[in-house]
Amino acid sequence: MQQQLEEVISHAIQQAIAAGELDLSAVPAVALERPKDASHGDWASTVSLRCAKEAHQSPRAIAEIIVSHISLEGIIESVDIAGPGFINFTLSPAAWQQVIRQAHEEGTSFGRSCVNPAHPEYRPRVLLEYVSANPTGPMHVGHGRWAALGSSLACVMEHAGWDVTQEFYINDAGVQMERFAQSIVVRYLELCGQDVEFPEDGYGGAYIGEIAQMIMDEEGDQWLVRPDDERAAYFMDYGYRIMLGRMASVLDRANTHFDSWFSERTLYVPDARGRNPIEHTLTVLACGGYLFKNEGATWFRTTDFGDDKDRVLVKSDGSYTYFAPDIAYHNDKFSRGYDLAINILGADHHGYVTRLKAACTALGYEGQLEVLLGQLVNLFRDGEVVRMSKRTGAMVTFEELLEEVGPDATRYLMLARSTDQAVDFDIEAAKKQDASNPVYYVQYAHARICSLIRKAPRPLQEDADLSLLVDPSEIILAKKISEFGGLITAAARDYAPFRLTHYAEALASTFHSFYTCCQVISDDEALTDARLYLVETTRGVLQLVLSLLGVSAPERM
RNA sequence: GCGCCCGUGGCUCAAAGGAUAGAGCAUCGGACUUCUAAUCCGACGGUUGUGGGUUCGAAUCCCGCCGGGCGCACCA
Repeated sequence: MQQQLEEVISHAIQQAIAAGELDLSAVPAVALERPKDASHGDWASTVSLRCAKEAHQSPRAIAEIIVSHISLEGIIESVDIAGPGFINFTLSPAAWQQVIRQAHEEGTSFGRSCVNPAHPEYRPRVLLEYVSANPTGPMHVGHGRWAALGSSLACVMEHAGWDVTQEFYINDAGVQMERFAQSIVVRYLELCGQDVEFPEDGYGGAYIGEIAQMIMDEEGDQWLVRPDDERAAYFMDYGYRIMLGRMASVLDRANTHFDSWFSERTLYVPDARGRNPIEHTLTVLACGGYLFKNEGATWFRTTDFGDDKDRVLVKSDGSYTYFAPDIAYHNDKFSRGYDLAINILGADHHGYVTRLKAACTALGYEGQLEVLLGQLVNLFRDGEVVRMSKRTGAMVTFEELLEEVGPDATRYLMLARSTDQAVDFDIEAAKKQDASNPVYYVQYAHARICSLIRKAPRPLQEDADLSLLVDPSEIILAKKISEFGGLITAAARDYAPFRLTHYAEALASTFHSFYTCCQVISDDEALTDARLYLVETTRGVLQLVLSLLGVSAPERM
């Protein structure tokens, strides 16, 4: 619909230029937008305001020239010039009927688009990496936000024409894994009745003790007398499997599903020539002249790329910093042929972004890494701050939050805010199943429609006469449905799935209004068919939006 | 000190540089003998933190302040 309008306008401008009425060297962008105020029509163009200077005429005069070349036909009902020079278009009822029919017929494909209109067949590949929580501890609620955001963004981008891969990077290679293993060992030894001191930098959470208990239950105290290194290796692997499995199941419950899990360990595995990917990546950087030695350490000159200081890759003791394998990991991502890599990180990692982008640029992938920084999640319970402390063990894990609040409300509330905005998540407020909780408002609209459809006197008539839908509340509902395509494009372009929550609420609201104004099932058979068609279409769009958000669409509430 | 993010009705948030800054919650007043009242309709509520600048036009872009969050490792 937008496209049709754009063509009409640019065609009119073209004619005006050809007729010598407009002094422009080229046809400018038509700058279509949807006016906030309904009295300004359905679409508005600001093109005459934008090109006034170049054309040396007043915006209103330009608008009048353009409008004189527009013929009223098809979906355009009327054109007006308003204010300083806006060109306002009002679409005909036929246009809205067309939208309703299209939305219904396209079903879950409604609103699909392509990334580049010039090449509609090409689906650029994007690797979306998110969560990537350490396997040494449970996920916190912040990870929950990235899980919701990442999986929803994946759906949205997929819908907007991207070929999306969702990946979880497992930090399973650093010294934290040894600390993790040692922590389990100590808890195990305690279970064996040994008096051992818990390591200062160990993991104090109760889950460590649980893992130790599981080993004890399965294998008894046989590990008491085994060699330290053998025991540590076994416990590390055992705990790792438990944590990873738990993580996957929690994410699954949160409706977050990864296509691949990338293990940091694989970056340490040598190839046929005895060199591992990290060494290989370091060589690439060295060949580019980006590395230097200082005081026994190998540095990456990230200041060449705007960083405020250079960064160590290989410490003076020969071990890698976290950064080194991470660069190798990103090199691996791009070597897999992705056009774009997106990382979702917490705002507490923003200092890391410059150097990571520097690395990608140095590796020859300038501009192909996009980092989404999400502000953090503050937990509350009845207005009281819940502190998240790993040390005291008093923190609320993502798993506990899901358990208490439920996946739908948790996901929805995590998604309902721009990533630039910190989320204040009140557990008690999230549990309320009333009007103050937007997720239920939207779901209720869906359930209400399902109830209507159950009560329908006969099945949906594909050829229902939609021209009977003339009530203002019906038109408003159709218009809201027509906004869906633009919403998807914008949400994908701005990496902003939170817009879907606003849309879902607006769509639910227009439906509820319509429901109050119009009796759907009545003695008028033709009108009933038309309204059921509208209602079923609305249901489909609601379900689609909710599925993109990863939230369920219940049939009864 | 430096860097990133945020300051919008009492509260939580919207608003590709566009027209009279919009929703929800809360408060107040209305609407169920009819398809789900987890709903609807209405009212109240604003100098967009502040001072400049850019232009036809600024909550939005630029600069300076004020206030809040986060980060500035040979940690991961």
